[in-house]
Amino acid sequence: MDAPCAIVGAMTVAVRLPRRKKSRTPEVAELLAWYDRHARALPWRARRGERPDPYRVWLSEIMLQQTTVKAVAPYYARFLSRWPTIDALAAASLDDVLRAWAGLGYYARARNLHTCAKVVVELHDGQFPSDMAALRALPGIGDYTAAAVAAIAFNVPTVPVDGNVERVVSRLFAVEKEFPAAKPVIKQLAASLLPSDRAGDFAQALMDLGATICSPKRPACALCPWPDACLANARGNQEMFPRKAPKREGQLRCGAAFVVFRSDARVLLRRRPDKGLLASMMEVPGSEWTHDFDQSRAQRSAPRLRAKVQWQRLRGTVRHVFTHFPLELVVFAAQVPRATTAPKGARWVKIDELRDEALPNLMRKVLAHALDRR
DNA sequence: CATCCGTGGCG
DNA sequence: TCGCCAAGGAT
Repeated sequence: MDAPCAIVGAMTVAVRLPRRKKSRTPEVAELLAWYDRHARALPWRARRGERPDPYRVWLSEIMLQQTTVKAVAPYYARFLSRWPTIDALAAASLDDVLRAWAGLGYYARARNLHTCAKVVVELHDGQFPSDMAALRALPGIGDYTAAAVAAIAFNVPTVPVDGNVERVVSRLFAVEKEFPAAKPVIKQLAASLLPSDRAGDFAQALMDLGATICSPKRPACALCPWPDACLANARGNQEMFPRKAPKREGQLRCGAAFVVFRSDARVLLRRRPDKGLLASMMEVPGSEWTHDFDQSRAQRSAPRLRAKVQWQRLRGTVRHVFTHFPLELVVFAAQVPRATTAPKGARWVKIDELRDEALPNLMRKVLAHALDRR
């Protein structure tokens, strides 16, 4: 079989055409073998041979939606410690859950999490269903999470397609179609890889591959278990995938925030509406956030207080970036006497106890800004 | 299908 | 500094 090239000797090396890596069908066994060696040890993962706890799988999946492993880890530990079972979580108050979630973002997840726990307890006797359709019907569970829980917790043969899997698959098959139009194609391609067993390991292997090797930038293809199967790798244009249309950035919005200090070391807080941005979370009083905010009229939106209030405009601003727009707030501060009562819908909170409140990070920035300049 | 919904880290 | 984007879901 060897080519007869004894005559030329060293010349052969120089003359021989560069060996072209032939793209071939990805072998799932190679990925699973890689996973057996390199699986990340994550707090919510069952140890080898142990049955995964559907509650833990679900809790971690909700937290991990659009959120990094590092950010989730401490929250997951606190939640699991405080509410070790779905019954415990279902019995908690929504406000306790929101306070425990504060800082993690996407607060609708926390409310859906709480609702979902109660539904599972009431409708499913406290046991997560393994059926995809039943999972999909639960609040906060979409296509991805339903498939992830089914596969990881129950080994149901399905492939959850998240951002990692989309990236891996789009490179593997060099999917030229742009997002989000490419999503159905990628789902189909991902499903075509599904092995006949180890659905949970396969799902997590794909995600680990995407998270640690097949990264968005500078993927470590030399360490990939599928180097030859990957079309993008063969072409050397890995970073061209997945192809995404450029998204336009949101327009700057501005507004004012009002921090009222009462002389007994408390500040005035109120709860936001239960829908929309930062829903149900706490905030300091403030103006609307608009594109044409007029700073000279900012104090019109200050909270109405019995006491005569001298507002002081604090120097500097608080900047924050939401998913779809950047925000810049000017901050006003005032001191009021101990006897001052809170306006309707607001309450006084001890400065020392602010950390226990359901305050999104934006509001923590505002409070820190005011406390620094007190 | 498009938009809304947080936050932190990283190149 | 800044844009990108991370285990998406709801509307």
